[in-house]
Amino acid sequence: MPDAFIKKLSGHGLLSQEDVALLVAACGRPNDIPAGRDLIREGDRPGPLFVILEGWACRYKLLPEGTRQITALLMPGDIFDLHAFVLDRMEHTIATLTSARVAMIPRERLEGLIEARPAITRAFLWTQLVDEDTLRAWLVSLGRRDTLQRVAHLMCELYVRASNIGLAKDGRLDLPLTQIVLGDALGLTSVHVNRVLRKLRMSGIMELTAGSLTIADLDKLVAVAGFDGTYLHRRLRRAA
Amino acid sequence: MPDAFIKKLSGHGLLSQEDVALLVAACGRPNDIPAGRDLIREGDRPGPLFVILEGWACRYKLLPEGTRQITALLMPGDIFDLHAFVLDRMEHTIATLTSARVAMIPRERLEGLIEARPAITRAFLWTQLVDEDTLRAWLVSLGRRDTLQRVAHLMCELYVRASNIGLAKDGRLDLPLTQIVLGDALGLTSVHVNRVLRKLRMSGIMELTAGSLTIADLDKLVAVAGFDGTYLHRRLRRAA
DNA sequence: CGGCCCCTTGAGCTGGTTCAAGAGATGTGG
DNA sequence: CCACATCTCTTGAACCAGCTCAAGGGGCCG
Repeated sequence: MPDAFIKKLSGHGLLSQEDVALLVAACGRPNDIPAGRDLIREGDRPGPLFVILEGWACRYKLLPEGTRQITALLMPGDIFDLHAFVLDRMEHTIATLTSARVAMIPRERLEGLIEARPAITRAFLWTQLVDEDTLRAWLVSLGRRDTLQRVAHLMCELYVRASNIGLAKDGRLDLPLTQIVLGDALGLTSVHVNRVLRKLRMSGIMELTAGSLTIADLDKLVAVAGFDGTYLHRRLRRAA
Repeated sequence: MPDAFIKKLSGHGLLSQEDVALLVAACGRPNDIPAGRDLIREGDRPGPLFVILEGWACRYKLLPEGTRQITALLMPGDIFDLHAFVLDRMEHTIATLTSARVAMIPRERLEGLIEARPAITRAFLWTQLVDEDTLRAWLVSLGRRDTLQRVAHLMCELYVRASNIGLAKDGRLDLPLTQIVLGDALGLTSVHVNRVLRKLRMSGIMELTAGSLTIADLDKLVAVAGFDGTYLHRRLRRAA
């Protein structure tokens, strides 16, 4: 059932089938959550570990001026929040962007697994480090890429990540994110996101309409973005 | 000798004196390294763990256009790179910004420690998570703060971090970073960094000259920055 | 049917960049 | 010990990428 989760976990080859089975078993019954719901709030004491099984979520921080910055987009298979283990307070909020199905692994259960299964510890460290590399790639985008490169780069990233869990192929991907959300992730206004998307559409590179991304020319998109996906530490799979 | 390192490690109260002693013992003889030297290069296979004992370094990524984005500023006591454990390739370069003294913990040695000492594993995970929160704070700055807030925010962060390892007090801190480096960290041009610093100086909030930061009015600086240092997971200590 | 989002586009503005030039500072070699 | 090269800091002037403000249209839900 939690297909993407398993794909994600086993994709890096760090876990045995047994480990994966243990993890899946540790998840309680999944919760169905509507769009726009906060799962964890800034200032909360860390709780269980969450796994997204379906749908999209994001990690964000609200500023006093009322603007917001999204610091991560989470898709099926993504895990949060390991912080639970060590830190005292959450520094950010996590919310669903679409309706989503989310599983939780209770903290005690997880600690048990980690103690008993070094491979699982290692796999968590791995995802943690990959997430961090992703975060750094975003920082580079916001700091040094213009908005065309920036949008293109994010689309490349999302396409690769979705491909890895079997949610994208042949240049197509369901991407139910509003331009407002994209703007908050990219440090732009939604107005400008709209203009950039138009430019990409006009030049026949890709099109994002009605919650669906269609990449007409992946090579060109990669070139525009200056995308080098090694930070995701996964090959881009050929269409399965 | 590696004073800041010990302060950093024991500061969060996760390690016993014994653990700290083990870690210090694991460091080989420190290396003295001149300014502007790469310690780890993008694409390298991960090697030992580094600890900065003196001086400043940074993590950065070079773009094809020749611009660079610094993704972390490293000061004494800071550790890198845990990536060694799990990832195959380094995604970025680490270089000294000033002459620096750096210790290394060989990989095998570290693995041994981690196996034998759960508290050490936990402490490393802690630093890892704090670094990640810091990275997110930077992302928020680049995405949603104007340049005045951005510069002020970074100064607040550096001041708190330096205070925690005993390198700053009474609003003073040695900060031997060029405006070019600051620009690369903040996603700005050095020209604009210069103008922002002038504005902060003119308004009597802080002054950065000749490698030395003097904060005249910390409250005002914090207010301008919208700084909330909880992401560093340390109280700001009163001057010791 | 009405209200609420979101998308889309236009027009004008502005924060930060680019380009340029001079002034210290520091280091190096003759 | 001076001459020269290199690097950073500083400031001015012009430009432009992305923002703000505004308005209209479409889709979806109650």
